[in-house]
Amino acid sequence: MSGLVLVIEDEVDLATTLEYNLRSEGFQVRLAHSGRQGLAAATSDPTPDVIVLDLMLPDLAGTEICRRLRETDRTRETPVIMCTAKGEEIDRVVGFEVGADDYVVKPFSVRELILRIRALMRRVQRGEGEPSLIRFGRLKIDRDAHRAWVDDGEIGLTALEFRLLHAFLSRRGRVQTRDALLSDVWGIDADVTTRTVDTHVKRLREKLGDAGAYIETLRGVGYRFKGEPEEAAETGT
Amino acid sequence: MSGLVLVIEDEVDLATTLEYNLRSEGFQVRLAHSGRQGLAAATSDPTPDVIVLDLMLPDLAGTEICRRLRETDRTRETPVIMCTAKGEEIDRVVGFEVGADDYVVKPFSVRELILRIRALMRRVQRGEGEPSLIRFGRLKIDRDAHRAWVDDGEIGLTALEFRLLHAFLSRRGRVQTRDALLSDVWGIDADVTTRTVDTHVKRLREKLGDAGAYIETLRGVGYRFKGEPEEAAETGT
DNA sequence: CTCGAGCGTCACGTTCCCGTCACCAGGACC
DNA sequence: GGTCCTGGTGACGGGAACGTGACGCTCGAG
Repeated sequence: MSGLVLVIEDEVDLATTLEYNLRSEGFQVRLAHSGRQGLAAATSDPTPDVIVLDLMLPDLAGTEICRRLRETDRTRETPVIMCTAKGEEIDRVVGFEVGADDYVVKPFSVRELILRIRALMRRVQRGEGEPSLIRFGRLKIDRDAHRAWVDDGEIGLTALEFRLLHAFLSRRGRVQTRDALLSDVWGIDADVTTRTVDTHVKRLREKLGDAGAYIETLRGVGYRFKGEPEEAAETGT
Repeated sequence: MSGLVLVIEDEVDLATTLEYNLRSEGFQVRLAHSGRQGLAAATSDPTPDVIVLDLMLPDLAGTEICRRLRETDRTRETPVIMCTAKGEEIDRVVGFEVGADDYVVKPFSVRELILRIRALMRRVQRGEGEPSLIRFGRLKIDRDAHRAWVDDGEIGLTALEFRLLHAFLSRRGRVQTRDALLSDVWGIDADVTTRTVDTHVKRLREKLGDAGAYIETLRGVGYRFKGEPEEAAETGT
């Protein structure tokens, strides 16, 4: 759920502050201190999910950067939030003349910026993207609706169990260490024992019933969700 | 989908911005910088399809303009979107008393405004006199009149409650986090705690009576309006 | 000026989810 | 077969999340 935010801002202090705050909100952050740097950073892997762009930069105007981002295939759809000083041609910035999706006026509150970043990310996630339905053998989950079924019977999962199942499903066939699961499902700053994973895997298996066999235990390594649905039936018998 | 949008807005910069952005979205645009101008522009040929109206104008209040538009045959059915400053008597603006069809809170994002304009145009194109009713099980709401019924009995909803219900209905079956609801219903810079959502969900449920059960709570995730009216009686899809 | 509607916030109670612990089962390796 | 060690399992306490009632504030109506 956490996304990558590119901050293009030449005032180092402000950039650092933003970096810190965004990270503590669970975002990944990439910094650029000039326009050219920013353009490069916008097109390097992985493509940022949102770009925060200062209007006043030493080398290139923010408006110019924004136009170029819109002319590049990779960044055409990437939401841009423009930071402007007060009373600065705000009106022309937002919208399609330049192509920024939103703006904040300096001095802005970090909280507000984060709200707007979140809103933009939600919109992108909603609009495009993979179908929210994931099917796998007898399993089916719907991310938008936050529901899960086994053999067309719905099972009630808690928020954590749902995230865990989703983590398994999206990495099926590959081993996941407990640490990896912890950082994926619980978050970076999880102050939680690795044994907690065991407990929740158990609970998940219980609720999945027979389909719980999709989750394999690899002693000394971690867990793995089966790569192919048939494997469960064949090995089971 | 093209259409003619009349923008009544005294801040020239903002008006120009809107004009530019609307044009680049394929709309035709007519500008008016005062209330009287606006009234004249609303009744000249061709009649606008949508009117964007600032609440604060130098000569006439936006509410007054809206009333007069509603008293004039030519513009009685024309959808009006009101632009209000934050915390400004939103309540009376929408609904019978003034008769605006929708509103945005300044500073609004142009994208949001365009989305709302499109929504209104779709509604008009669907058929002139036909009320835009959304039915769902025992529920029925009329977006034009901002009225709602349960089992053919009307329930009095406030502007906020109606927006909340509408947000639920238009995204039925999908989870909505409190943050998402806040930015959709309250506006993006609402300085409001997420618990406020809880309170209004409670009030909405109360007024809906039995039908309040359509709104499900997903602990740790958010709220979800039922996807199918009869889901209570189980039976998988 | 008074009143009430509408809305945001707070405090309290309850539910139930989650993290941890202790105990046990069953491989792995010798 | 014995021992160590990893992981399964059941139980339990704490606390987060939510529902709910009450209160105060603002603003317009009368």
